[in-house]
Amino acid sequence: MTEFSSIIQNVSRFITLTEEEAQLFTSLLRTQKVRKKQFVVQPEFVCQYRTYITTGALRSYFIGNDGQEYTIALAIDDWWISDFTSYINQEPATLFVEAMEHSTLIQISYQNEQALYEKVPQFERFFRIHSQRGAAAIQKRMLWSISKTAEERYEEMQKKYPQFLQRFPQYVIASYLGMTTQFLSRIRNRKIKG
Amino acid sequence: MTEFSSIIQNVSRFITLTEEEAQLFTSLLRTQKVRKKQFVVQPEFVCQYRTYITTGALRSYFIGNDGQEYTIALAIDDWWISDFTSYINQEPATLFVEAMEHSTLIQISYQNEQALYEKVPQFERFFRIHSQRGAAAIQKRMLWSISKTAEERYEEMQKKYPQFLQRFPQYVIASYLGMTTQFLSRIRNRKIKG
DNA sequence: AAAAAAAGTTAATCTGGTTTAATCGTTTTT
DNA sequence: AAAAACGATTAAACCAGATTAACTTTTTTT
Repeated sequence: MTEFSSIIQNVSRFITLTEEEAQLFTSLLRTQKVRKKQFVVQPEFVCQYRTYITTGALRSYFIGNDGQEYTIALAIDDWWISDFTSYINQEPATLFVEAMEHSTLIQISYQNEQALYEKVPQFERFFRIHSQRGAAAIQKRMLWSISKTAEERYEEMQKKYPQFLQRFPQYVIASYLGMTTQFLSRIRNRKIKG
Repeated sequence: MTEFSSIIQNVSRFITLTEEEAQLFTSLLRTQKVRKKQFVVQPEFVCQYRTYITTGALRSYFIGNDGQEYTIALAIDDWWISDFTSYINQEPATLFVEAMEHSTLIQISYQNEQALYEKVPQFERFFRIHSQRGAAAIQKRMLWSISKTAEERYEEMQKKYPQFLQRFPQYVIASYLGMTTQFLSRIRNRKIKG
């Protein structure tokens, strides 16, 4: 039972590791504590790490030319988050990744990830499956962001991720759902009154 | 110079294959000709193949509860297309994948892909990188679909994928860009007149 | 080559969601 | 404990893009 037990469990959903492999893996990781409102990734800087959340809550968002915030992803305990585009291409980020709570993170650097592939090739599989699922999730999200009304999107979130509604402030939820805080507020009110 | 030379080249952007490995790979593929308007994937049926387009043009789309078509992806020569969610989870598809031109395809079945991973583990890497890039592309697309106006989206497409504008009919372009054909028509006209 | 079907255009009307703005909690900072 | 900053609510005015509908052009079928 170490600080890494939860990430090992997360990885073990898709691949099986020997004791030595697991040790090799964790030797390439670093843990990080971040305080609420701290940034893990910022535009212009290259995203150096894949980030796994041991405990806490983070979000990624970008700021459009209009100055508006667009929340891309929400993530809590046992989820991964990054600006993957920046990370995989090792190019400057376009997103912010911000802690919404004091959080404990586990990170792997791009360099160490490449080394990991050499030493424990199984991780090619892990990150393949991980990326495939990520791609599927983003696509599903895009699908409903274009085909559903604001109210339907909110209902879907209530049903599918009720924890998120409690853990993130409403302006973040609104921005994740692609609507203004004012409109979200109206929907919530409409629903209470019937 | 075989029917498979273009897919081998495509794969070789990310991994290096020996002659034997390449042969093993192609032995697990099948080629397929489809006529315009034919479906390669249909809702309710499990998507059996990853599809690479040797020559031709396809699109994937789904039909919302409102009966509207939402185009998810456009793909031409040397691109991959599928309902990846259905394929990777081997669950019923939600998308149509339809040929927009007579096309020549190369496909790998789910079974054969699993066998390929055993025999040529490098493909774990190929499909990892492939999925990562796919995820990044979908995310980029979602980003601009939520943060740009209809006119900006059209301009971006003109700049980035001018070939697509010539190869796909306008109702497909409009649906890909998330607007009605009427509105796309208005934009095009507005731009010609200045 | 005619008929039918599919794709594209134009314009008036309408609407889901934004903008603006004012008010009222509720945290955070000092 | 006061002040400041932040977050949430409410309501009126507004707008980007949808809807409806009538028409033209192009493609496909017979």
